[in-house]
Amino acid sequence: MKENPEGVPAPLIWTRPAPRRRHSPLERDDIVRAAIAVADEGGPQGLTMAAVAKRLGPYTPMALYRHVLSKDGLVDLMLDAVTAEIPLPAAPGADWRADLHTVADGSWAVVKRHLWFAQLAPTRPPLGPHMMRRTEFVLQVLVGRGATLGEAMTYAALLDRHILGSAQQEAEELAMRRRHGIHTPGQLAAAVTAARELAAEGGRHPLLARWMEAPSGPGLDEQFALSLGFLVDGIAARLPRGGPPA
Amino acid sequence: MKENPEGVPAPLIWTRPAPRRRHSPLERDDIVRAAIAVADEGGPQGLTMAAVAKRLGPYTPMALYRHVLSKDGLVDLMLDAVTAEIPLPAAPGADWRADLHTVADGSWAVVKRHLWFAQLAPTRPPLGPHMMRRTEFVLQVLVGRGATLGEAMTYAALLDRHILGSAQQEAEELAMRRRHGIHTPGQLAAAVTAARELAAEGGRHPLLARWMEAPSGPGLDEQFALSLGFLVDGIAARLPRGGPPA
DNA sequence: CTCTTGCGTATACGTCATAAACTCTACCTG
DNA sequence: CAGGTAGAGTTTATGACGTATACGCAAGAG
Repeated sequence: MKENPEGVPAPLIWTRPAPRRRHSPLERDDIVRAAIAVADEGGPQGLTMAAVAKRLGPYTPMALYRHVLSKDGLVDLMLDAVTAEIPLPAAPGADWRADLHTVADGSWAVVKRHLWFAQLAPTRPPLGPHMMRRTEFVLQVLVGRGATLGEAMTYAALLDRHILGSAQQEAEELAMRRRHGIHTPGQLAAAVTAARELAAEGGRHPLLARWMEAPSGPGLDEQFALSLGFLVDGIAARLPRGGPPA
Repeated sequence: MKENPEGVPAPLIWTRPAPRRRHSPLERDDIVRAAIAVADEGGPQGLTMAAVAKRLGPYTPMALYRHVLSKDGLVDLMLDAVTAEIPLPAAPGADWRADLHTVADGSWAVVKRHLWFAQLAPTRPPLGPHMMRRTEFVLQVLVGRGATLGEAMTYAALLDRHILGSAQQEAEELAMRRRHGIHTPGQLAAAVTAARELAAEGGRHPLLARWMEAPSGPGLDEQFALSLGFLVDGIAARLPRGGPPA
């Protein structure tokens, strides 16, 4: 990610013509797949040009640049490839709530498989073809029920914030575990204990301390469904009654 | 941020005893203030030990380590310092919705002043004293209305996701502007046009293309208030009627 | 059979965080 | 007051990491 105090804007990979390729053993798709695997295992921290190259076999990091333009370009391709995994109906159906839930739940499932997504997505413009297709679908659903385009975009953004926010929370928990080394369960306990003591310190934060002592409440999946429901209910209340205007 | 494949967990600055200091011209608070100013101007990208040191005057980057332990430690201190800016009632009042709105709106206002907050917060554990105090307040409000501790924590997390998610969206827009150089408004227009053309390409995404052509809908502040309302309404529906159990 | 064209490599540079060793000085102790 | 000591800030060095550049090579086109 080049800083850009006064220069040329860093080119987006989407504005590049698709590379004219001969048979090459290395293909853009292979690279993106490998990069996704690397990030799945090592998180955004582990996502390194060198790591991706190594995973692909006997390649140097520089070989990747021929195919993905830059690391940001690679990330853009990864984000779009993951978005492509989200199942999407061909067209909006009769039940708009079901359509929204399909997209949201599908996104949530996919994003949970690739937790780095939530951490990288907010750093890049959402201009990949699959990302745009997904947004377009949500817009179709909402505009089809009578929302204005501006409202539909608002609701789409609000749902995405919720999805990515939830994933980020899960990602942070995983990162914390990784930070302390998954390898020594004793150290994880020690870290948790330290945090607990911080919270308990001085008797401030009694509720927080009690919760850290014995975390309770629904799991993240349930939390996700719960607030998704809140949001969809809220949207429903603003949609014109009885479907789209004639 | 050290990778930690098998070693000692990176120590948190909160577990460190407060440094016993003599008069030194350089104080932890000065450093944190300077770092916040640097990040306000340059975003997370611009937040560099060297940049902070330079802003402080005739100091070398290494001088900071004496006071803030590591860059992660500095970030933790920055996050907590910004959290301290959020106005918080001393105790929950009679109107729990108003209390939640106070915290949420106050957080939103503060976070908008420091957009990097939304990008850095999800990468660090929320264990600073002011962060914990803020969470404790929200828990008090909700438990005071009859929520279980687990429910209260769920709702608190859900509200925070919304706040940080909204801020991240605004941060991304700013970052995009920065990427293309604020300095040349022509280039911003060019970038927007490029994105527009991507969306319009091939007649897929007609709605998205139309929106990018002429963005409409409420501003982010209104969007924030809107979905905050959705969420608080949802919470209200789950709270036991008529206040806390006797 | 050359000539172009694109692929992978080798090398090098700039930016960053940060470890290690050093210096200086203010204060404390005997 | 001599001498030690514990910070404070500096210097220097190291190791990731992204990526610019220049090169050699092979495969298809004429």
